[in-house]
Amino acid sequence: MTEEKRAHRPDLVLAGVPIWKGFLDEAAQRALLGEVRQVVRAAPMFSPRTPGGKPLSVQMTSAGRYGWYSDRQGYRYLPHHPSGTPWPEIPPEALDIWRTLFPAARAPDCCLVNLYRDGARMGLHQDRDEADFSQPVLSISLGDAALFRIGGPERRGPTRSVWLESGDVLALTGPSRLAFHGIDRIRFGSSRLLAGGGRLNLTLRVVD
DNA sequence: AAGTCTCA
DNA sequence: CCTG
Repeated sequence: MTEEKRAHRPDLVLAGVPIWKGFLDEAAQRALLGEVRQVVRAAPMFSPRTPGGKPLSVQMTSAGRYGWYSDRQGYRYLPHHPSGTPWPEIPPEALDIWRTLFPAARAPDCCLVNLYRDGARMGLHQDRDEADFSQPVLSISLGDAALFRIGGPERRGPTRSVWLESGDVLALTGPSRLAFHGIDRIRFGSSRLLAGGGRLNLTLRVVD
């Protein structure tokens, strides 16, 4: 982690979303990546489907008390990996970032891990499967750059875009907690953090 | 329903 | 080709 005072002043606020560019230096990124590999070892990535049966282009897994899941039954949080094994612990390096940026928030009980390989995207959506919208959602980017799009609390409405790079952190918090957001494009191979390319995104949140 | 396609 |  870089200097603590940076943590309290985002480098950029886009549509109410605070963004800390380069919050994690390369050493911190590698340390966190090592912890994420442990998570994936214990809870392998899977490919969720929309309730309509269409596969998402991202692969995902989770850590913590809950993990996000979707299939024809709908979007929800599960207390176990779909294989039945428990979700592993939330990476301590990610918890540190949460505590630094949101010392007054409740402890996160889920760390969703999304893997974007070449061509993966995430359509505009809200994070609204949690019980308490007063708690932030914290996003950490690792690996290839991604074009992030952020709008307002309603699906129709203007959006802004920003490239997120490895080590960047942002938060959906306060008035932007229910903002529609998504990933339009991955600049595949733009980072050498992940062997073979791709982007990992960690999102910490309070589920219940 | 977090997808995907089309068009201007 | 890119953006919305």
